[in-house]
Amino acid sequence: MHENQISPSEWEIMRVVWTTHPITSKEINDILKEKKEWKLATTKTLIGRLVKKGLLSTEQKGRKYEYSPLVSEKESIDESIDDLLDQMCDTKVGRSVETILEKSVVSKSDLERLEALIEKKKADAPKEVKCTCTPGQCSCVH
Amino acid sequence: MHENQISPSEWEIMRVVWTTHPITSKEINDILKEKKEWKLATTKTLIGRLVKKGLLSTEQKGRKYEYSPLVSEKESIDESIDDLLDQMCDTKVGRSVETILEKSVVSKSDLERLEALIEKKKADAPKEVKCTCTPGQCSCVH
DNA sequence: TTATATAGTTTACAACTGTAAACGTAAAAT
DNA sequence: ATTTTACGTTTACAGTTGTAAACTATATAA
Repeated sequence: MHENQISPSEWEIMRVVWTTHPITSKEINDILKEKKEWKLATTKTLIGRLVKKGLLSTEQKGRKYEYSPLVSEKESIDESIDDLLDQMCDTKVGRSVETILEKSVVSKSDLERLEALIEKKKADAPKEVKCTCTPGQCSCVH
Repeated sequence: MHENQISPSEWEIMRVVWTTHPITSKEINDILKEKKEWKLATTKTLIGRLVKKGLLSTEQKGRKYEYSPLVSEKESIDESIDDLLDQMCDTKVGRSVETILEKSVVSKSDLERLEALIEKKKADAPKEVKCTCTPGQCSCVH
Protein backbone atom coordinates (compact mmCIF):
# COMPACT_ATOMS: atom_id res chain seq x y z
CA MET A 1 0.00 0.00 0.00
CA HIS A 2 1.29 3.46 -0.78
CA GLU A 3 1.94 5.73 2.17
CA ASN A 4 0.40 9.14 2.08
CA GLN A 5 -2.68 7.74 0.54
CA ILE A 6 -5.05 10.38 -0.83
CA SER A 7 -8.50 9.77 0.60
CA PRO A 8 -11.62 10.20 -1.56
CA SER A 9 -12.46 13.58 -0.05
CA GLU A 10 -8.90 14.71 -0.39
CA TRP A 11 -9.03 13.75 -4.07
CA GLU A 12 -11.78 16.29 -4.56
CA ILE A 13 -9.44 18.97 -3.31
CA MET A 14 -6.45 17.72 -5.27
CA ARG A 15 -8.38 17.68 -8.51
CA VAL A 16 -9.26 21.31 -8.06
CA VAL A 17 -5.68 22.26 -7.28
CA TRP A 18 -4.31 20.23 -10.15
CA THR A 19 -6.65 22.10 -12.44
CA THR A 20 -5.91 25.58 -11.09
CA HIS A 21 -2.93 26.67 -9.08
CA PRO A 22 -1.87 28.52 -7.11
CA ILE A 23 -5.31 28.76 -5.58
CA THR A 24 -6.76 29.84 -2.24
CA SER A 25 -8.93 27.85 0.11
CA LYS A 26 -11.87 30.08 -0.63
CA GLU A 27 -11.54 29.50 -4.36
CA ILE A 28 -11.25 25.78 -3.85
CA ASN A 29 -14.36 25.83 -1.74
CA ASP A 30 -16.27 27.87 -4.29
CA ILE A 31 -15.50 25.36 -6.99
CA LEU A 32 -16.48 22.42 -4.82
CA LYS A 33 -19.76 24.05 -3.77
CA GLU A 34 -21.07 22.77 -7.07
CA LYS A 35 -20.45 19.19 -6.11
CA LYS A 36 -20.11 18.80 -2.35
CA GLU A 37 -22.11 20.31 0.43
CA TRP A 38 -19.11 21.09 2.52
CA LYS A 39 -18.75 23.86 5.02
CA LEU A 40 -15.73 26.03 4.38
CA ALA A 41 -14.25 24.54 7.54
CA THR A 42 -14.34 21.08 5.99
CA THR A 43 -12.45 22.22 2.93
CA LYS A 44 -9.87 23.84 5.16
CA THR A 45 -9.40 20.72 7.26
CA LEU A 46 -8.80 18.67 4.14
CA ILE A 47 -6.37 21.24 2.76
CA GLY A 48 -4.52 21.21 6.06
CA ARG A 49 -4.19 17.45 5.96
CA LEU A 50 -2.90 17.53 2.40
CA VAL A 51 -0.31 20.13 3.36
CA LYS A 52 0.74 17.99 6.30
CA LYS A 53 1.04 14.97 4.05
CA GLY A 54 3.31 16.94 1.76
CA LEU A 55 0.92 16.83 -1.17
CA LEU A 56 0.21 20.56 -1.31
CA SER A 57 2.61 23.46 -0.95
CA THR A 58 1.66 26.80 0.52
CA GLU A 59 2.82 30.26 -0.30
CA GLN A 60 1.79 33.14 1.87
CA LYS A 61 0.23 36.02 -0.04
CA GLY A 62 -0.52 38.80 2.39
CA ARG A 63 -2.75 37.34 5.08
CA LYS A 64 -3.80 34.35 3.03
CA TYR A 65 -2.19 31.33 1.49
CA GLU A 66 -2.07 30.02 -2.00
CA TYR A 67 -1.82 26.29 -2.54
CA SER A 68 -0.14 24.31 -5.28
CA PRO A 69 0.28 20.59 -5.88
CA LEU A 70 3.50 18.86 -4.91
CA VAL A 71 2.58 15.64 -6.70
CA SER A 72 1.23 15.34 -10.21
CA GLU A 73 -2.17 14.02 -11.09
CA LYS A 74 -0.64 11.39 -13.31
CA GLU A 75 1.60 9.97 -10.63
CA SER A 76 -1.27 9.94 -8.17
CA ILE A 77 -3.55 8.14 -10.58
CA ASP A 78 -0.77 5.68 -11.33
CA GLU A 79 -0.43 4.91 -7.65
CA SER A 80 -4.15 4.27 -7.42
CA ILE A 81 -3.84 1.93 -10.35
CA ASP A 82 -0.97 0.11 -8.68
CA ASP A 83 -3.02 -0.33 -5.55
CA LEU A 84 -5.86 -1.72 -7.61
CA LEU A 85 -3.65 -4.17 -9.46
CA ASP A 86 -2.01 -5.25 -6.23
CA GLN A 87 -5.24 -6.69 -4.99
CA MET A 88 -5.76 -9.13 -7.82
CA CYS A 89 -3.92 -12.07 -9.28
CA ASP A 90 -1.72 -11.07 -12.21
CA THR A 91 -3.67 -13.43 -14.41
CA LYS A 92 -6.81 -11.34 -13.89
CA VAL A 93 -5.39 -8.05 -15.10
CA GLY A 94 -6.23 -8.70 -18.73
CA ARG A 95 -9.87 -9.36 -17.87
CA SER A 96 -10.00 -6.25 -15.76
CA VAL A 97 -8.69 -4.09 -18.54
CA GLU A 98 -11.43 -5.55 -20.65
CA THR A 99 -13.99 -4.67 -18.01
CA ILE A 100 -12.79 -1.11 -17.82
CA LEU A 101 -12.82 -0.76 -21.54
CA GLU A 102 -16.28 -2.22 -21.80
CA LYS A 103 -17.80 0.14 -19.34
CA SER A 104 -16.06 3.29 -20.52
CA VAL A 105 -16.30 5.56 -23.46
CA VAL A 106 -12.92 6.05 -25.04
CA SER A 107 -12.03 8.07 -28.09
CA LYS A 108 -11.02 6.82 -31.50
CA SER A 109 -7.47 7.98 -30.93
CA ASP A 110 -7.39 6.24 -27.54
CA LEU A 111 -8.41 3.07 -29.32
CA GLU A 112 -5.77 3.53 -31.93
CA ARG A 113 -3.03 4.02 -29.38
CA LEU A 114 -4.27 0.99 -27.50
CA GLU A 115 -4.28 -1.03 -30.64
CA ALA A 116 -0.70 -0.07 -31.37
CA LEU A 117 0.31 -0.96 -27.84
CA ILE A 118 -1.38 -4.32 -28.10
CA GLU A 119 0.31 -5.00 -31.36
CA LYS A 120 3.65 -4.26 -29.75
CA LYS A 121 2.93 -6.37 -26.70
CA LYS A 122 1.91 -9.32 -28.80
CA ALA A 123 5.53 -9.86 -29.71
CA ASP A 124 6.54 -11.17 -26.33
CA ALA A 125 3.23 -11.90 -24.66
CA PRO A 126 3.25 -15.25 -22.90
CA LYS A 127 0.69 -17.88 -23.64
CA GLU A 128 -0.29 -17.76 -20.00
CA VAL A 129 0.48 -15.15 -17.40
CA LYS A 130 2.38 -16.47 -14.44
CA CYS A 131 0.59 -16.18 -11.16
CA THR A 132 2.66 -14.83 -8.29
CA CYS A 133 0.01 -15.00 -5.62
CA THR A 134 0.57 -16.46 -2.22
CA PRO A 135 -0.65 -20.07 -2.47
CA GLY A 136 -4.27 -20.18 -1.39
CA GLN A 137 -5.07 -16.66 -2.45
CA CYS A 138 -6.04 -17.48 -5.99
CA SER A 139 -7.23 -20.49 -7.91
CA CYS A 140 -4.22 -20.79 -10.14
CA VAL A 141 -2.43 -24.10 -9.82
CA HIS A 142 0.88 -23.57 -8.09
CA MET B 1 -18.02 5.57 -2.97
CA HIS B 2 -19.33 2.07 -2.48
CA GLU B 3 -20.65 1.23 0.95
CA ASN B 4 -19.25 -1.85 2.61
CA GLN B 5 -15.89 -1.09 1.22
CA ILE B 6 -13.41 -3.95 1.61
CA SER B 7 -10.26 -2.65 3.29
CA PRO B 8 -6.82 -3.84 2.14
CA SER B 9 -6.42 -6.22 5.07
CA GLU B 10 -9.91 -7.52 4.57
CA TRP B 11 -9.05 -8.20 0.94
CA GLU B 12 -6.37 -10.61 2.09
CA ILE B 13 -9.02 -12.61 3.88
CA MET B 14 -11.52 -12.43 1.06
CA ARG B 15 -9.02 -13.68 -1.48
CA VAL B 16 -8.41 -16.74 0.63
CA VAL B 17 -12.11 -17.41 1.06
CA TRP B 18 -12.83 -16.85 -2.61
CA THR B 19 -10.20 -19.43 -3.40
CA THR B 20 -11.32 -22.02 -0.87
CA HIS B 21 -14.65 -22.27 0.83
CA PRO B 22 -16.14 -23.16 3.13
CA ILE B 23 -13.07 -22.59 5.24
CA THR B 24 -12.32 -22.10 8.92
CA SER B 25 -10.52 -19.22 10.57
CA LYS B 26 -7.59 -21.43 11.39
CA GLU B 27 -7.22 -22.49 7.79
CA ILE B 28 -7.43 -18.92 6.63
CA ASN B 29 -4.78 -17.95 9.11
CA ASP B 30 -2.50 -20.80 8.06
CA ILE B 31 -2.65 -19.69 4.46
CA LEU B 32 -1.97 -16.08 5.34
CA LYS B 33 0.97 -16.95 7.56
CA GLU B 34 2.95 -17.15 4.36
CA LYS B 35 2.33 -13.53 3.58
CA LYS B 36 1.30 -11.60 6.68
CA GLU B 37 2.67 -11.73 10.16
CA TRP B 38 -0.70 -11.66 11.77
CA LYS B 39 -1.65 -13.15 15.06
CA LEU B 40 -4.59 -15.51 14.87
CA ALA B 41 -6.57 -12.89 16.78
CA THR B 42 -6.04 -10.41 13.98
CA THR B 43 -7.35 -12.79 11.36
CA LYS B 44 -10.38 -13.42 13.53
CA THR B 45 -11.09 -9.74 13.99
CA LEU B 46 -11.02 -9.22 10.26
CA ILE B 47 -13.24 -12.22 9.64
CA GLY B 48 -15.67 -10.88 12.22
CA ARG B 49 -15.81 -7.53 10.48
CA LEU B 50 -16.41 -9.15 7.11
CA VAL B 51 -19.26 -11.21 8.56
CA LYS B 52 -20.73 -8.06 10.09
CA LYS B 53 -20.47 -6.28 6.74
CA GLY B 54 -22.37 -9.12 5.12
CA LEU B 55 -19.48 -10.19 2.92
CA LEU B 56 -18.93 -13.59 4.52
CA SER B 57 -21.49 -16.14 5.62
CA THR B 58 -20.96 -18.50 8.52
CA GLU B 59 -22.08 -22.01 9.07
CA GLN B 60 -21.62 -23.68 12.39
CA LYS B 61 -19.88 -27.03 12.21
CA GLY B 62 -19.68 -28.49 15.66
CA ARG B 63 -17.96 -25.94 17.81
CA LYS B 64 -16.40 -24.05 14.95
CA TYR B 65 -17.55 -22.03 12.02
CA GLU B 66 -16.95 -22.33 8.34
CA TYR B 67 -16.95 -19.22 6.24
CA SER B 68 -18.00 -18.65 2.67
CA PRO B 69 -18.15 -15.56 0.47
CA LEU B 70 -21.40 -13.69 -0.01
CA VAL B 71 -20.02 -11.53 -2.79
CA SER B 72 -18.03 -12.71 -5.77
CA GLU B 73 -14.47 -11.73 -6.46
CA LYS B 74 -15.43 -10.36 -9.84
CA GLU B 75 -18.08 -8.03 -8.50
CA SER B 76 -15.72 -6.83 -5.79
CA ILE B 77 -12.95 -6.14 -8.26
CA ASP B 78 -15.44 -4.37 -10.49
CA GLU B 79 -16.41 -2.10 -7.64
CA SER B 80 -12.79 -1.27 -7.01
CA ILE B 81 -12.46 -0.43 -10.66
CA ASP B 82 -15.51 1.80 -10.49
CA ASP B 83 -14.05 3.64 -7.54
CA LEU B 84 -10.82 4.13 -9.43
CA LEU B 85 -12.55 5.45 -12.52
CA ASP B 86 -14.70 7.75 -10.43
CA GLN B 87 -11.71 9.72 -9.36
CA MET B 88 -10.57 10.73 -12.79
CA CYS B 89 -11.99 12.67 -15.70
CA ASP B 90 -13.64 10.44 -18.28
CA THR B 91 -11.21 11.69 -20.87
CA LYS B 92 -8.33 10.18 -18.92
CA VAL B 93 -9.64 6.63 -18.86
CA GLY B 94 -8.11 5.70 -22.19
CA ARG B 95 -4.67 6.82 -21.04
CA SER B 96 -5.06 4.92 -17.81
CA VAL B 97 -5.94 1.71 -19.59
CA GLU B 98 -2.78 2.24 -21.58
CA THR B 99 -0.79 2.70 -18.38
CA ILE B 100 -2.15 -0.50 -16.93
CA LEU B 101 -1.46 -2.42 -20.07
CA GLU B 102 2.07 -1.06 -20.29
CA LYS B 103 2.98 -2.07 -16.81
CA SER B 104 1.37 -5.49 -16.82
CA VAL B 105 2.06 -8.79 -18.41
CA VAL B 106 -1.00 -10.06 -20.24
CA SER B 107 -1.38 -13.20 -22.22
CA LYS B 108 -1.70 -13.59 -25.95
CA SER B 109 -5.34 -14.54 -25.60
CA ASP B 110 -5.99 -11.52 -23.38
CA LEU B 111 -4.50 -9.37 -26.10
CA GLU B 112 -6.65 -11.03 -28.72
CA ARG B 113 -9.81 -10.50 -26.75
CA LEU B 114 -8.83 -6.90 -26.15
CA GLU B 115 -8.16 -6.41 -29.79
CA ALA B 116 -11.57 -7.74 -30.68
CA LEU B 117 -13.19 -5.46 -28.14
CA ILE B 118 -11.33 -2.47 -29.50
CA GLU B 119 -12.38 -3.34 -33.00
CA LYS B 120 -15.96 -3.46 -31.87
CA LYS B 121 -15.73 -0.21 -29.94
CA LYS B 122 -14.22 1.62 -32.86
CA ALA B 123 -17.59 1.54 -34.58
CA ASP B 124 -19.15 4.14 -32.33
CA ALA B 125 -16.17 5.66 -30.55
CA PRO B 126 -16.38 9.44 -30.44
CA LYS B 127 -13.61 11.60 -31.77
CA GLU B 128 -13.32 13.09 -28.29
CA VAL B 129 -14.67 11.80 -25.01
CA LYS B 130 -17.04 14.18 -23.33
CA CYS B 131 -15.89 15.40 -19.95
CA THR B 132 -18.53 15.33 -17.24
CA CYS B 133 -16.41 16.73 -14.44
CA THR B 134 -17.54 19.47 -12.16
CA PRO B 135 -16.14 22.66 -13.67
CA GLY B 136 -12.81 23.40 -12.08
CA GLN B 137 -11.96 19.78 -11.39
CA CYS B 138 -10.31 19.07 -14.70
CA SER B 139 -8.67 21.01 -17.46
CA CYS B 140 -11.21 20.20 -20.13
CA VAL B 141 -12.89 23.26 -21.58
CA HIS B 142 -16.49 23.37 -20.45
C1' DT C 1 -11.98 52.94 16.38
C1' DT C 2 -14.77 49.44 17.04
C1' DA C 3 -17.47 45.75 14.95
C1' DT C 4 -17.38 42.41 11.39
C1' DA C 5 -15.80 39.48 7.98
C1' DT C 6 -11.76 36.48 6.64
C1' DA C 7 -7.72 33.53 7.16
C1' DG C 8 -5.68 29.77 9.04
C1' DT C 9 -5.27 26.60 13.30
C1' DT C 10 -6.93 23.81 17.03
C1' DT C 11 -10.10 20.84 18.86
C1' DA C 12 -13.93 17.47 18.35
C1' DC C 13 -15.99 13.36 17.57
C1' DA C 14 -17.79 9.31 15.41
C1' DA C 15 -16.81 5.62 11.96
C1' DC C 16 -13.41 2.74 9.91
C1' DT C 17 -8.73 0.33 10.00
C1' DG C 18 -4.79 -2.22 11.65
C1' DT C 19 -3.39 -4.93 15.11
C1' DA C 20 -4.06 -7.61 18.98
C1' DA C 21 -4.85 -8.99 24.05
C1' DA C 22 -8.30 -10.67 27.15
C1' DC C 23 -12.26 -13.39 28.04
C1' DG C 24 -15.62 -17.09 28.27
C1' DT C 25 -16.60 -21.67 26.84
C1' DA C 26 -16.37 -26.10 25.13
C1' DA C 27 -13.60 -29.94 23.65
C1' DA C 28 -9.70 -32.81 24.10
C1' DA C 29 -5.84 -34.63 26.47
C1' DT C 30 -3.96 -36.34 30.72
C1' DA D 1 -11.91 -35.08 36.66
C1' DT D 2 -9.00 -31.61 35.86
C1' DT D 3 -5.89 -29.13 32.88
C1' DT D 4 -4.84 -27.57 28.47
C1' DT D 5 -6.15 -26.18 23.99
C1' DA D 6 -8.88 -24.35 20.44
C1' DC D 7 -12.88 -21.29 19.13
C1' DG D 8 -15.44 -17.37 18.69
C1' DT D 9 -16.52 -12.78 21.04
C1' DT D 10 -15.51 -8.61 23.48
C1' DT D 11 -12.64 -5.00 24.46
C1' DA D 12 -8.66 -2.00 23.35
C1' DC D 13 -6.19 1.45 21.37
C1' DA D 14 -3.89 4.30 18.07
C1' DG D 15 -4.15 6.16 13.33
C1' DT D 16 -7.09 7.75 9.37
C1' DT D 17 -11.18 9.82 7.46
C1' DG D 18 -15.46 12.63 7.15
C1' DT D 19 -17.36 16.51 8.83
C1' DA D 20 -17.31 20.63 11.24
C1' DA D 21 -17.44 24.00 15.32
C1' DA D 22 -14.51 26.89 18.08
C1' DC D 23 -10.65 29.83 18.42
C1' DT D 24 -7.21 33.36 17.13
C1' DA D 25 -5.42 36.96 14.51
C1' DT D 26 -5.95 40.30 11.12
C1' DA D 27 -7.94 43.23 7.72
C1' DT D 28 -11.74 45.95 6.44
C1' DA D 29 -15.98 48.44 6.78
C1' DA D 30 -18.87 51.42 9.45
